Amino acid sequence: MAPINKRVTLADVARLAGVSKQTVSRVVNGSQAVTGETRIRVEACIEQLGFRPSLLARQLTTGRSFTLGVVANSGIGYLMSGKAYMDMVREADRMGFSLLVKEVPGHSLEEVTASFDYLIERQVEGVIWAGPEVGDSHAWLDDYDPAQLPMPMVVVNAGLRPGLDTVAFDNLHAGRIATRHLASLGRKHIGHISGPMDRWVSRQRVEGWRQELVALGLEGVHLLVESDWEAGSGGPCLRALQELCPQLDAVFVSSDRTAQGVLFEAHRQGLRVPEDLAVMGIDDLPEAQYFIPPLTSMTQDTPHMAVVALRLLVRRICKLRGEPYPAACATPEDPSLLHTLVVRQSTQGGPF
Amino acid sequence: MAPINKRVTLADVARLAGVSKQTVSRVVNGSQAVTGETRIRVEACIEQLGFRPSLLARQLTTGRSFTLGVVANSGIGYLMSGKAYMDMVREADRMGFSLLVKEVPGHSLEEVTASFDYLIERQVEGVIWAGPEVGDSHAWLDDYDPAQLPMPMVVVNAGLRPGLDTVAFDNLHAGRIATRHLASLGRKHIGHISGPMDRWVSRQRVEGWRQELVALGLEGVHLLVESDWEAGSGGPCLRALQELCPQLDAVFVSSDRTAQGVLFEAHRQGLRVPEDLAVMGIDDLPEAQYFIPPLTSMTQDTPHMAVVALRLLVRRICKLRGEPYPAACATPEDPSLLHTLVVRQSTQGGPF
DNA sequence: CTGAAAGCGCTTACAG
DNA sequence: CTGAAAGCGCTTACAG
Repeated sequence: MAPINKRVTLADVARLAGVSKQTVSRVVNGSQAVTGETRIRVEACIEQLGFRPSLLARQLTTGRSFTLGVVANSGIGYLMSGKAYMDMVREADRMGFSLLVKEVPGHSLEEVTASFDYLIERQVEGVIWAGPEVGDSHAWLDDYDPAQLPMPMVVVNAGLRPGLDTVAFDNLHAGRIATRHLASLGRKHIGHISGPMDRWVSRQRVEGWRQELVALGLEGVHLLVESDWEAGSGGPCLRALQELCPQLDAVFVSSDRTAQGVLFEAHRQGLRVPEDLAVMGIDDLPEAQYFIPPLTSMTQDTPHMAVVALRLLVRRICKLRGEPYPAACATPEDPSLLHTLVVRQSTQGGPF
Repeated sequence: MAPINKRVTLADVARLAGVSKQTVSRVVNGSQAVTGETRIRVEACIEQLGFRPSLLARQLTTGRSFTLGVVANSGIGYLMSGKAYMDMVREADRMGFSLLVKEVPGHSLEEVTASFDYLIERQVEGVIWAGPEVGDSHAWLDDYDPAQLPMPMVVVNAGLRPGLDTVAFDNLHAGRIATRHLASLGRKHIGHISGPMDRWVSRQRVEGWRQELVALGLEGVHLLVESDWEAGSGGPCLRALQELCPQLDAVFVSSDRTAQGVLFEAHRQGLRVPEDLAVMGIDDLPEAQYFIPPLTSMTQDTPHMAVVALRLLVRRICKLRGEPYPAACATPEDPSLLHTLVVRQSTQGGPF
């Protein structure tokens, strides 16, 4: 490796090879318009000098940064799980882009604007808005004309807004499927432990649960308690539901972690799961099948969501520039993603 | 926001304000050498035009990128957990740096070199090598003279190498603490379910367990089984240990997830934990206190490790340039991090 | 305090 | 196939 502070430039290579800078440039960029002989000589000099082109310089001249901005909240980086993040990095790499992550501390217009300034200064070619929709966190979007943004943007896991590209799970659908499953087991008093109610995701799931109860002619739309999505709230939430309805025989929990807390509390109370109480979650964590008893859940492939958003963004960028799509995002994908039910002993019963 | 493809430049502002480009530059960079009057006029023009300086151009002239490279493996991005990653992004931001993540698919010298080329092309000012040490994944480091690298580098959670900055947990110490805890409860047959044995982290913990057994005069250094760190291997590993030693009365498990699988298997077998079998893990996941029974574990603050590594790297960069350290990394920190024991019912017993 | 000149390391037309 | 010129959007000395 070259010693510090001795960047080798195109000019150095050109001098050594006895050619002009743009000939070297052509070799580096694999242009056809170079004699085999010249190419070989230049390549030898590149090797000898350990030349590596400065992408900064290239980016300045071409006007492209090949960088994408990912904006995430400070709070919960659910999307930024190790796997989801590495999947995005890998996929972006395949399509020739780097990822730049920006954390936005809050949701005031000033903070949002500051984040955009940060990304614009760094010339990102597109933005993925990956912060969860909390309260009015996405309100600023309603006032923004997306066409006025200096670059394309894709919003992840938030409510749909006209004219805005959004990739999200159909959480209302998830709520309906979960509730239908519990009802299909003959349960009559199906409570719901929601996520934080200032979350779009949580409200959608609540709405799905409610709609399905109504559709099935079941009572119990008042059997709703709010969790913080952590395991610790499982116990208190279960007890709250039991107070609302002593005959409670099923709980649809909005996260596997909280469901684990519910199972813990049920065990403490000496309740049999699922005989006395059926429990199900959402997320299908890898550990869910080792809960006691193994947890019925719904898979939610957030890494896939992230990658779909990324591909959509690159499509938008290419379209804008009139360029062909990279192979990785050649075919359009459905921006509405579905959860899949995974039935285990916590609702279905049986040995394990 | 400015419409697409209409980047406003310094020159535009200068023209509108009727001053030279470097005056605008001075205003943007907060140089003192500008009359209040001029400054105000220029600022108005900046506002009016929506000017945002191009960091690319600035970086090219100043020779600085204010970007740090983070290299991670494709396999397990343990360091890249949502929280660890966001903590790094935030801390880097505070010190004025952006983070660029590069995934290295394998560990051949070619792949490592390609990753460095990638980072050098993008002019990162320093590198955090964050891939876990697996097999000979870090062997290339032994042949590298760190002084020859074009930028400073900090290695995370790997074995120490002379002349190389490394920030890591003292996993040997963790193994000793865990084993001592189980022995202190009077357990005589303390098995260990290790992580994958090609991992440096795993081998260190095994060594700590072994050393402590010897120090305490306990038998059982053969009671060793290897897991894949997932919950699924808990059952098979426990059964394997039981075959090796029917009197097995304690297991030190190298991850909470696998420990959950062990608890699951113990429950299946009708074993009482901890009366028949004491179980403890490492990681202290937030859910560990809701395992049945609540799991004794050891905290391991990986986000903190990541941040310590980041600060050390920035120190190295500043030192190299003869610049003062940012406040965030002004005081040196210990690169050797310790786990903390958290005792719960899975070893100590009692109600929950 | 302010400006004209040169340059950072590339690439893009345009000639030969 | 190859090269001389101009420029990307800034900043760094150097003059006034």
